[in-house]
Amino acid sequence: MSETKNDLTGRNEADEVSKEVTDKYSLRGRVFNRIREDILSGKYAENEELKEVSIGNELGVSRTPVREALRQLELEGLVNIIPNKGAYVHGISQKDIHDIYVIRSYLEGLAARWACERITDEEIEALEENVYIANFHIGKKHYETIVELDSQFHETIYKASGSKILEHQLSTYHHYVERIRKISLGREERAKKANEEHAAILEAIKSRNGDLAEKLAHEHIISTIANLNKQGL
Amino acid sequence: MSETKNDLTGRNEADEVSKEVTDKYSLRGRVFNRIREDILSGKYAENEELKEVSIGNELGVSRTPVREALRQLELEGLVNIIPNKGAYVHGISQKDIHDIYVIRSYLEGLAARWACERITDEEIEALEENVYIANFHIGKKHYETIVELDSQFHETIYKASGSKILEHQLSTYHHYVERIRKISLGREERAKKANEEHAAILEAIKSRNGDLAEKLAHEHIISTIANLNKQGL
DNA sequence: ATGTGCATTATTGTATACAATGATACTTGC
DNA sequence: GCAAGTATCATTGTATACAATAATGCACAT
Repeated sequence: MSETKNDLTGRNEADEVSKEVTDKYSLRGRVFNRIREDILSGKYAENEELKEVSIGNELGVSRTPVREALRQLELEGLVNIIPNKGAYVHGISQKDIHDIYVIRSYLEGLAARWACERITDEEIEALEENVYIANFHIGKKHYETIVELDSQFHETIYKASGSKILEHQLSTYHHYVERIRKISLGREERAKKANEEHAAILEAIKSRNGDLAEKLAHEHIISTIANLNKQGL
Repeated sequence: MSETKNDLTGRNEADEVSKEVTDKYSLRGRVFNRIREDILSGKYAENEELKEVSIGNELGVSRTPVREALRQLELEGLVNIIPNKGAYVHGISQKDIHDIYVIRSYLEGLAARWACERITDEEIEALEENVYIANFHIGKKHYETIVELDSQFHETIYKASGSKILEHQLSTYHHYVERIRKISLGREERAKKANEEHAAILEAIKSRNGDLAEKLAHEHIISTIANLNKQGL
């Protein structure tokens, strides 16, 4: 059956974004990323059974890396494993995405607050550069780059928060909604507004105003939610 | 070398609390819980290397379940895996615990807010019973039970929030700080105050006052942090 | 004495083999 | 015909075998 396979022996599309925990250059890591993307992108149907051998064949690897990947995905909540029975897709629903945004609105606020106390000069410069360059690409409608810069802006703040725990959690959520973010930032109007909000957050952080930074970062996500609703998501 | 082993063939101590994602009755699940407890309880030193065969021998299982468990722990952030090199303990520091409490203070607030909208009558009853019974056991100084009831109270609210995502996250954090919670609730004064706060949160939820419920739940955790500081943690 | 190169060992990465469990379908008795 | 029991198959769970990589230590040259 498994003919039109995409072999994972080389280093292919799974390489893109993902500044992830899981390494990309082991079979397991690549299988993990691959299945995750496939679940997040909706390639698998909800509750679809993920059989170890099938996926293994499809990806040209044995059961072992697939098993390990599935076990990890279980922990991420993207896969539901029933012992001795099988692994089932447990994708994220519209409601889940909405929940994630609301949760993020709080945690991004906290990250910005903490960043006020612990951010380094280099990180501030990185953020300034980010906002400046993003402004350029928004004018040019380079949407791929805009999304990437948006990611970097947020990730930098996560790091600047000085909390491994918070950084890890926000990164995970950020990646969960990546598909949505691409759509959201695909509108010039939203991209522009988002960047202005970034600039405001940055100013608050630079002036070490924790209350304001938290409020602005929180509202930045709320504003994103509003935009998504407007786009019917 | 591995003589004083504790075999995982039977169902032993790993059974206790953990309403976890990972199932408890597969070798992998038990190995996972076991290593996790050992890391959280500080049995392993920070950065200690976790060798698959050693752990396997110690627990009387082969490398396979150990590997899978380690991969999952990596995702939970308790283990740091360097490809082709090894798995290293990445326990949670005092600061991590503090961070978790602050993060929880926000998310518990959100959970309480959402619970106002979605809680069922059965869940309300469960909470009422919980507060009532806890009051009894606090009088009797049954600290084991008190901790268990505290867990149940919070878990019930997580469920009542109606958000799988939030529930999952809060459960994980809740478990992370279990050791600390045991210490905290070990003081009658704190146990009593905590239960009063639970009662207040419950009342707010019953009256469907989202703002108040969020505020109280938030302050409940802040109050816990204050107590921990008082205990020098 | 010290540093480089190679052989050896230890350890992880992957694949496969075997065991156990659950699903399916067929047979048999009524 | 139909239900219960059973045999067969599919699939997961665990163990082991083999491959690849990194660590270690020793020999040898300088």
